[in-house]
Amino acid sequence: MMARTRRGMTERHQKIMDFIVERYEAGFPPSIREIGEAAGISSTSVVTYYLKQLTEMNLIERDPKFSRAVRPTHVSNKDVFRIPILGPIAAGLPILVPDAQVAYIGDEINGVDVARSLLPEREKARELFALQVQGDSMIDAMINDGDIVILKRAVEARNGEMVAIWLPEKDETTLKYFFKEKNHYRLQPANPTMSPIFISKDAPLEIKGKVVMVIRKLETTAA
Amino acid sequence: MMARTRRGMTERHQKIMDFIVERYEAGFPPSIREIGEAAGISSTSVVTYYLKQLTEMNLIERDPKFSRAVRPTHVSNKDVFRIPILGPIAAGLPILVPDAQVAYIGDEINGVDVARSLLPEREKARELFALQVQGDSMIDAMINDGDIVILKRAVEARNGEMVAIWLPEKDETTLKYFFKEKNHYRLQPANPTMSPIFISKDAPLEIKGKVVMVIRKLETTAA
DNA sequence: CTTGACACAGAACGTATGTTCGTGTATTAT
DNA sequence: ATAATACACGAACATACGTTCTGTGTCAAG
Repeated sequence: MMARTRRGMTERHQKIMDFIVERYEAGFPPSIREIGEAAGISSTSVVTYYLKQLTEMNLIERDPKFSRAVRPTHVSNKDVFRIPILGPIAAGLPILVPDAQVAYIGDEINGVDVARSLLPEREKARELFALQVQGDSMIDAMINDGDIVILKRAVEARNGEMVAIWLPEKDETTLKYFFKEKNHYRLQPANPTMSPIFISKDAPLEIKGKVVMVIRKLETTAA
Repeated sequence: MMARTRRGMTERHQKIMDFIVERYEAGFPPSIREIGEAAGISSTSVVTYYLKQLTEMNLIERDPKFSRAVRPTHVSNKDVFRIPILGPIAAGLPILVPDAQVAYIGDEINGVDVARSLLPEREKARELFALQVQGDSMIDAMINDGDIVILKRAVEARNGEMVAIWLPEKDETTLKYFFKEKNHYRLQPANPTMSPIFISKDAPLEIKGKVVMVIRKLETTAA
């Protein structure tokens, strides 16, 4: 029956959290009994027990004045993903990639909101991060100074995907379409007027992520 | 006490709708009694009475299985703007600009959802439209085949803004940074390695809109 | 004047909902 | 061994909630 190791998230905590998030994002927060049913708990008191813990862990908020008044603290507004901007990206800089499991409770310092409908499938929020392009070094990827690049954590890629690559031999970060060919990797610039570069399969090459989206915001003075 | 003119919205309908929208967007739909209190109605049966009408008017949806299960039908998801994609944009094509007041109720045939936080200020949804880039003719604007360009209706621009311009003499649509200088307009490509073009102030030049945002979606195969 | 649709109030009823309390059982610490 | 702790169940209870039924006043049509 697995005791809780000490202040950790058990499977039940997780199940309850997931259900609350799902229902909250759907617009209708659940009742105690609905949570119990979803998590396979027969007694409402056990749900209350877990809800109290989740509240203390600061993962949910409740309002005792209303029924069904429970919501995840991290406010992942239903239709929008807030993707954290982890730092700059430039040819001369290595890429900051988050560790496997960054706490998703983490206070979002800086982020972009992206409509979920724009994201492929049901991406895990955990897998996505954003970098802001610094300088003109990405112009061969048709990416401008100030653009925001949204990436998905990945260490390998399939042919035709645009990836962020760190080339240790050149001390260089680059964004290119990736193709694995007979004896080499072909890294193709997005700009069709530019030529690909070829990297030997023996040479070091670190894929840091797949490019999912590029967002460019232009300034317009108030009309 | 003002009779209902016949299938219209009275002040009470409006108050109730507003309250439901407010609460739904806040994440906690209201109970019958809460609606009553907000609308100054003393009897729950009267609230039910109005809720039934609003349901028939197709303004709200209810689920009798759950309490507080009421939501506005029109789902004006507060965090997201749906911007209609009106058609393609390419160097050889004129731009389709919507007339001053296109009905925003219009069934959204095709559109992009954009988080409101990404848009400058509180843009009027009416003023924005999107075009999808066709072909490689916009590469000097660092814009790719398939990119989505979000524009704001405009017929003039200030220096430094990126605008969509129709050049009648060349039969050409172009996206350039706009600068009005002594004797000419300077149209500067976004790509810093490319040279500006100059247009005489006497030559015809139609500004069709200001570029507000560019969105590039990349395909990634399922992990 | 009567009729009926409309807008509203109040009460009653059954179920939903959240809280609390008593109990039991492993596991861990002393 | 004993006590404390974490986890779980079920019952009981007061209140919240949605539905339904009865009644009242207004207004326009007949």
